[in-house]
Amino acid sequence: MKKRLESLLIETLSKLVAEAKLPSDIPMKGLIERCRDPQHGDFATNLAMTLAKPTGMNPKVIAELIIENLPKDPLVRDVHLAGPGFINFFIDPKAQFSVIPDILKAGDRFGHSQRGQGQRIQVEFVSANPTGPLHVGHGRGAAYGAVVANLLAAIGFEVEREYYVNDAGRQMDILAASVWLRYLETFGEPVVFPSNGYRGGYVKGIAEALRKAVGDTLRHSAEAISKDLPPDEPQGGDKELHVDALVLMAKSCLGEDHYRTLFDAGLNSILEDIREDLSAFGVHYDAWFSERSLMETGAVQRSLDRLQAAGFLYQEGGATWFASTRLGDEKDRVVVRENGQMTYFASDIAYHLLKLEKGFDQIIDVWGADHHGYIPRVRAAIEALGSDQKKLEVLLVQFAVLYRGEEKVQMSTRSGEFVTLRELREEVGKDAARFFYVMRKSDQHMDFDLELATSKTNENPVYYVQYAHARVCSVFRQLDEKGLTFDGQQGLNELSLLTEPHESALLVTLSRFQELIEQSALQHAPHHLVHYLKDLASELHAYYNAHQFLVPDDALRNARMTLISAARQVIANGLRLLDVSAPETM
RNA sequence: GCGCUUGUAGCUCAGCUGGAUAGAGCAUCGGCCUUCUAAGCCGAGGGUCGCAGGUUCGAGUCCUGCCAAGCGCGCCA
Repeated sequence: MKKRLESLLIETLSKLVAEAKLPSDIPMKGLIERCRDPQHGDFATNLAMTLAKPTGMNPKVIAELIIENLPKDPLVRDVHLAGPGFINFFIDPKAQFSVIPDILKAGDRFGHSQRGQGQRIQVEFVSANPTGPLHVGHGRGAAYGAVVANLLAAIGFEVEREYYVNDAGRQMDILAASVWLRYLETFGEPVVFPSNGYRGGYVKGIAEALRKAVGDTLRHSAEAISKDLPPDEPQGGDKELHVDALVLMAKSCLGEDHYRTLFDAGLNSILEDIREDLSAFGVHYDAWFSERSLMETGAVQRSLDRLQAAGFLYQEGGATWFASTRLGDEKDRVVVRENGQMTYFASDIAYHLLKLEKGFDQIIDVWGADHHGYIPRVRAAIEALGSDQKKLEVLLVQFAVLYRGEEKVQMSTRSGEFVTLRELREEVGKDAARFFYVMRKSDQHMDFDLELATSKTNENPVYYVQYAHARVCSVFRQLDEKGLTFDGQQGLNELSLLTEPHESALLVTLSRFQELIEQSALQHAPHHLVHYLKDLASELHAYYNAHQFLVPDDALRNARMTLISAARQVIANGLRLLDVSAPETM
């Protein structure tokens, strides 16, 4: 309907321009908006006011000119000039009913569209280092990324979901060293654990599994290992130097093959855990991309060659630098260190080069908000590689702060005392976790109240929406008991009986769903969908309390049940996009 | 110090990218279950949209300056 009005307006404007009653350079999009207040009709345009300035005409005069020239449309009941120059449209009620057969016909696919026209988008999200289990901070990125991907797919984009596995680099080496020490402990070796190592209990589990798999082939004397290491922080040394030396010691003691065995034991175990965890959280990927493969296939070297050829690399202080300041970054960045090692950023340049080469129309990276300073250098890299940096969209997700009622839940990664995503899921359930994570604007700090998420009371928005769905299902189950029947065809024929304000409100809300999905998807803003579902549920609950559905009058009963059946479908569709269940009973 | 983000009801947050009288939930107070699930509904109170300017027919929304909070500013990842 919105589009229909828009085309009416465009037709009118074109005519007026052709007749030289209006200048030709006037905007022709985003003309129509929904009215908040029903007194103002169903739709409105502020066109006359926006034209007042460029034309130098009185907005009311322009509005009248437009109204006079507006073509007749059987679905437009009335057009008013109001306020300082708004043009209000009153839609024929018949037009509002048409959404019901649309919903029932499209079923699970209602709300989907072809807006994306099959354009390819890659959404990369979570991508947490496989050095430990996912924690609640990752959970928000997981829920957000998954829903954004669902939304984009629903409006006709071809979406690929990818996890970037940081299976190379210093942190992974530290994990390997940590596993090694725990492994040695199982033989009773007197190990002194580094203060910068991974202390989580899961490391011991990996070590025990490793011992079962390889026996004592990786065993060395703990005393011999620690003998020549620089002192750790508690001993007045530098914890970074200490742990780096430990990693080197592990590599030299074990040799390349054995070190790889150790390294992969940690990597594979944790990655497997992450996969399972995400899967249980309803998050599924099309691809798991290995950072290590970037080195092995020479992609990193190739991307550096590209930058070199484009004249963006230079040597200084023994390191190789990328001149990102020339493309808007704050300072130039090292890509190859003095010791010859590639930086993480070098891998990331290669990673983005490959993304671009895969031909995506758009690349979306979902990052923790603490990485925002990283955006300019990645954009600079894309630009330097000769691509359009507008193809990259970085979506930032703020961490959630956990509360248990009034009390903040303390978290510390170092000591391993963080709340894992798995624990959260076990405590509040997948549905509540998913719903709560995307309820707030993603780049906004949020408080996640565990007590609220678990409470089975009216305070809990998840249950509120699910309950609306279950209620409709329950009404349908009541038919038999009451000796009544439901005739869907008659319902569709008798929709004009739905004249109560509660019914009109529901119809308007249902007709908004399609554009709401588009808006949520294009703005990468799932919270709009959550708020919509709360609104829809609220209207359904209010309707339920105000009117009886299972009335003796066949025509009215069938019409009302057709309406609530459509509402149920829309709630179910919305919840499925969030990957929250739509229970039939509660 | 510089950069990014945020500041809306007692609390948690929306506010459809500049529109008409700023909304919701919770909390507080008052009502509704012999009738389709009370995990629900109806009503009341509650606001200098951080502060001060500016842009225009119109600003919570845009621009500037302050104030406050968070994050970032490695040859870490």
